[in-house]
Amino acid sequence: MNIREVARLAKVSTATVSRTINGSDKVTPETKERVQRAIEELKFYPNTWARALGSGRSRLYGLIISDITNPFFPELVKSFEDIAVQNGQEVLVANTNYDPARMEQCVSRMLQRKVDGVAIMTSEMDPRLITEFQDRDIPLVFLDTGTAQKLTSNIVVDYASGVDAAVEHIVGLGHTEIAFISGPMMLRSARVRREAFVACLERRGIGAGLMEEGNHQVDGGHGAMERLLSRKTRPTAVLASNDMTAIGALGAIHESGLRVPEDISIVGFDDIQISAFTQPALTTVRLSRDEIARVAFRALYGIRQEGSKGAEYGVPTSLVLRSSTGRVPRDTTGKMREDAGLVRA
Amino acid sequence: MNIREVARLAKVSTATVSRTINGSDKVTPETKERVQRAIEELKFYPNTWARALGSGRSRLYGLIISDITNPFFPELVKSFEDIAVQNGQEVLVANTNYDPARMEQCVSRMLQRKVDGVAIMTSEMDPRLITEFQDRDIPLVFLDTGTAQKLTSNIVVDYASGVDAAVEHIVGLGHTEIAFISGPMMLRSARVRREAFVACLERRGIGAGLMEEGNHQVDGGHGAMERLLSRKTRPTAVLASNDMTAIGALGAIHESGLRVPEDISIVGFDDIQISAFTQPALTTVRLSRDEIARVAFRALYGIRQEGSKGAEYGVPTSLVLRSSTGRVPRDTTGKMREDAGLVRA
DNA sequence: TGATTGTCCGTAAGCGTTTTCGCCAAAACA
DNA sequence: TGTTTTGGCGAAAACGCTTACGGACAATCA
Repeated sequence: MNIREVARLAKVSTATVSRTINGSDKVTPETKERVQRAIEELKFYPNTWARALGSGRSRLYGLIISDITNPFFPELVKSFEDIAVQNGQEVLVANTNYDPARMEQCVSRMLQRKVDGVAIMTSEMDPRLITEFQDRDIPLVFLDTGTAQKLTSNIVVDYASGVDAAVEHIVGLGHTEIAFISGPMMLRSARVRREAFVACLERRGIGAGLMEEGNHQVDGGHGAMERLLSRKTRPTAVLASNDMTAIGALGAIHESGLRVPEDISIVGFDDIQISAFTQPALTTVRLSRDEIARVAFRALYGIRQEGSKGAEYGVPTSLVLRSSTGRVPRDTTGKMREDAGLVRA
Repeated sequence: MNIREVARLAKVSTATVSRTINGSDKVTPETKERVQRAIEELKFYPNTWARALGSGRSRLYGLIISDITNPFFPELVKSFEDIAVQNGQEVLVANTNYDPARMEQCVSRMLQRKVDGVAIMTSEMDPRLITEFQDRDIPLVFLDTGTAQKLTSNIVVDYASGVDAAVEHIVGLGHTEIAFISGPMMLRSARVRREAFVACLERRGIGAGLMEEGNHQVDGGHGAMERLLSRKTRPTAVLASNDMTAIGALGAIHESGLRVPEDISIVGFDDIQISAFTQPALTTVRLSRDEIARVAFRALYGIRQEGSKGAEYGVPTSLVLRSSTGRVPRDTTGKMREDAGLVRA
């Protein structure tokens, strides 16, 4: 079943069939109609590869992420796919599993599939691989890591305003002992979030906050929170570098016999789906994956379509208030902790 | 950059280049070596579509799921991709968003991309669309919905044994008032799970359990649990049709002032990632997505590779014990509920 | 030594599209 | 009526690969 059979049935040339499929050029409505009927009658689906071979465009866009299993990504993937499909394009998703070797493999796969553009949403990225794309004039877009050039764009998330809103909220509730559980410091996005927090406290003249390092996973948040709880001065509010970390912290607090938000307030970051369903529901800084996906696709597709250039795109963050934050407890010393422990025992 | 340039540099014919790329046939090690060097020197990446056009095989497999945002799927996608890539194949993921129209679109996309096989992991599926694949001799594999035929396989999950293990566990803890929150009854998998539960109780001579219908989402579980709590005879243990439902139930119980597992035990189904991190961690029936993905890919790839036939594949379920289940409370009447409420008030 | 076999490799014909020309007929003009 | 313009369409050459076929050559056999 190919374009020739359609042409034969419609009594036109293959060129005309191709033209009506591509909706382009000048084809008489009647001819177009005739061809359409033939296509439907034969249940003809044009072979995308052959189309790509002929036209030099694959209508395929690569989306490289660290790990689809990380709750941050599914929404991103979904939104990206949605908008791509809306524009008649396809998406090739690839997981690097945080592994540089896999990343190299992903790049190779993209190159072989001759994608029309790649969105790179991982933190780790060998610059050598980037040039591999750029040498072939393949548009790129990065999330927070990269710089706008000819055909490559960069999305910069406004972490600062989100962190600022969170701190303002916390401070407004009377908290002064505020801690931060960061992500792994080797990640740029983790560093940026942390720096935003430090800068924010400084700006407000609040002493440097307590710091612990997590790993952007639940277990890291759990461990970091345990360390925070064992300090002489316990924080009354904790900001986490992402929601997974916050969930881990929630668990650690729960196990220690303290309550959220009565004893300690928690703020997350990202607003992943489950954050609305934890006990208590997590107050968090929302980073719209939908927005990121939209911008990323536009950056890639627009370059091809409208011949635009690589650019920087900002995406905002916003505070989502739920139940994990509350007024600072009157007694903020370690004493209360013992009480709480006794109550449970 | 194409195979011809490689051939020129290596001073061989394009056929020889093709042969060494495909690792096949008889090519002298020296020639092969020479070609390899040329490929690396030119950073040549063979054009997959042209390969597909020439060979009639795309090395692409479709994976149709309902919604990547549903926590059940990401692991499935990841495992499927992993094993596909290990075998030198690619995966095209498509979301139907539970929408028949989108499903039709997905099918069309798969057909245009000339995938070598499709794994259909959605519940809703128009039989008319299935034949679209079968007419073109494209291997198919279904999850729990479908029947083995020429080139189409079916994976059947052993829900019964999982439910059985859960009920045995619960009964072993002394519970006799056991409720079940089902999924939407229009879903086959939801019906099967429910039937397994009913049959299991019957087999054990325990009276028909309390039933509520959820929607496999958190809010459905929440609502269903509220209804269960307002009954005259409150259950002491609740099985949920999936983990999302169980998480909703957890929330509702928490809000009512009761505790899990002291007052009510909860068992989920699926063992999605977050279930290990809820408060308390969820006892649940594990359904290995990894296993499903592995079997599904084999079913598709094996048919092509070893010329096998469509078949039925079973995958087991197993009980994961965590903290949401405990011994039946001594006083199981509504009285305790008031107490608990008072304590909280 | 001539015939036979087998190995390695090149030639060239596809695969299913797109797209550049250029042709033809009809419309517009003189 | 003859000439130019135009719009719709067909012929055919790509696109980059795979693969059937066959040729050249060396090794083996009678």
